[in-house]
Amino acid sequence: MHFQQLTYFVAVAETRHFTRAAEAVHVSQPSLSQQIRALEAELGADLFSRARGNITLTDAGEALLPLARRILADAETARHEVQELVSLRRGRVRLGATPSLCTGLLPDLLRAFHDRHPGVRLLLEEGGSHDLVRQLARGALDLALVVLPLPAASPALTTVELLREDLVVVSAATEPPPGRDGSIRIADLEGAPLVMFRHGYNLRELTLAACRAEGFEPTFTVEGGEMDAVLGFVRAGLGVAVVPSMVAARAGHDLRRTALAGSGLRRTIALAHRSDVDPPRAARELQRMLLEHRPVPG
Amino acid sequence: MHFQQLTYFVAVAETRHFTRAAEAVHVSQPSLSQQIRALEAELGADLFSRARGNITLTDAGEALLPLARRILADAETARHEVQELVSLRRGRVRLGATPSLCTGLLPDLLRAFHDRHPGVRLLLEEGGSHDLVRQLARGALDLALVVLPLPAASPALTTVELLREDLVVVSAATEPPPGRDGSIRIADLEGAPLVMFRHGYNLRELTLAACRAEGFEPTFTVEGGEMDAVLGFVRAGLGVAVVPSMVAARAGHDLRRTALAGSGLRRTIALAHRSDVDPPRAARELQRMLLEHRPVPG
DNA sequence: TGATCTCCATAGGCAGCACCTATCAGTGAG
DNA sequence: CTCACTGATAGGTGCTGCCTATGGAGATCA
Repeated sequence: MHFQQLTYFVAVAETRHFTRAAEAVHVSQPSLSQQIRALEAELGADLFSRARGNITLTDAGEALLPLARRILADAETARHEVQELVSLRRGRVRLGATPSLCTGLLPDLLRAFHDRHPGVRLLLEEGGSHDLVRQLARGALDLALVVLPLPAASPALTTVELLREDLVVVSAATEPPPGRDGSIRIADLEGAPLVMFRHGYNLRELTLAACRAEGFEPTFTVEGGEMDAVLGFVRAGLGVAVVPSMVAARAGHDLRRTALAGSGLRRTIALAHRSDVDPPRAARELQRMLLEHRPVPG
Repeated sequence: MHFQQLTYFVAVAETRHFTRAAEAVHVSQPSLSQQIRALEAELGADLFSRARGNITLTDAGEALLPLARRILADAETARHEVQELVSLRRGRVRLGATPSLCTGLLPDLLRAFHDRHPGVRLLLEEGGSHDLVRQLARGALDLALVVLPLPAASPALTTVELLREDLVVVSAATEPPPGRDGSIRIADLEGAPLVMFRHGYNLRELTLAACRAEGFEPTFTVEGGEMDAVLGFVRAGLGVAVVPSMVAARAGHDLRRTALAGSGLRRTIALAHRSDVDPPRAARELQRMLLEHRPVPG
């Protein structure tokens, strides 16, 4: 049984005429006759009674017709469905990102993506880099925005470096500015009241490591919050915090932003996906847009 | 898109393995790979991500899989349905017959047919020969048992003579026997009280024509009934009636049967169907059984 | 690290078949 | 009777699906 044969069969059933059916399906009449014969032979029953000028379906033909129509419709649907995925009129991207990236980088990007491909669903998984890497490996995510270096031994993940972001110190605008001359050194943080993120934040590890490299343990007034909470505590004058510059830029005028002097402190943000399978079409498109619109790199 | 390709696709989706899928569908692995490639090319999207030892469906593959399964299932159903019709495990016979044949010939035949092909529905249309011929021509009947000669100019009907049946006179067992020496002539019916069928019965025309050929008009005590009613009136002693011998034989012991002397009166029963289309398989089978089990012809 | 295995892709050859054009055969109308 | 119409048949051709043989890229293990 071939799709062609079913197409021809339906055409004859609808026109009740071999020659006109052949024209309708753009094939010569002998070819169509032959294929109908072949289908009849395979099924072991005549499908049409070929009365001169009065072609009618036999009972076997009557039984076949609705199924043939449905099969052809399903095939058409299949083509259409796949086409919609390919053309990004439909689809899904499962994107993971660390909390700081969710507030900093993503909103504009996802907005732009959604405007361009409104039919594609965006599923965002907010989590620590460790979790995200595991989810990627399990196939639960298509793409993740992570902070390098990756925590775990990455199981066959490909990472594309996206941008290097300076970390800055934020403090309440109502408090005297920390440091000197509008800039601050890591060493100046010794003894300073710090508002620190919860365990699991990559920023926490990064800041701690920097302080320890300078030979001191930082002092925390409050610790344990998420990004928004930390900024709130800083606004309230509880202390200063080390945050990505992109986050600081969005934090509003009641927060002062002080650059870290010298080599400063940076973090590298990368896009990760499994190496062994290509991400779906929609995820590749998101990746492409991310790389294209990437904020000033370096 | 070919059924083969969908079969291969489903096999790979189920085994997650090209080589094993190829074994499952009894084809060489390169052929299977090639067909999957062809399908992917036609649809314009990869269906599998071919990670070493970890074949998975892409989103396009996921979209296609349920449709592919349904298409294959429908194709299987189509084969099965047609096969059931062919093997007479299912089907339909639309059979027409005159009322006298419905009571005389059909019950045993239909019983035998149903016993042999219990899945075939029997649709019986009881009517006059004229109606039956029209229904046949319209395609509303597959087969009809009619009395020859056919009334209307038969529009391309094929008739197969089935049997010639004597007509006999039935009378109430409680009444004195008509005629002489256990037989009766048509002429003896002159002035005799006759119970006559309604208009449209072929038997009515036959009997009337026979009487007129003898030069008299028969006398009716009651007229207008169907077969059962006529026999009932005869039983009640209202008169005698001319009926087919087959009907008379089944009428019970309270009815006397008297043969018509001389050339007698006969009618020819035939099986009719359209000449331009073959009847459905089930109808042909019924026709075959009818000819095979036909009661003593002639 | 190199040998081996596994597994999918590629290459080349063959055969089947779907398609074509040309023609035949049966039917109905003028 | 002749012609037009319609479906079936015949013969030839090119596409393609199948095969076997082989390549090449991970895994696995000594």
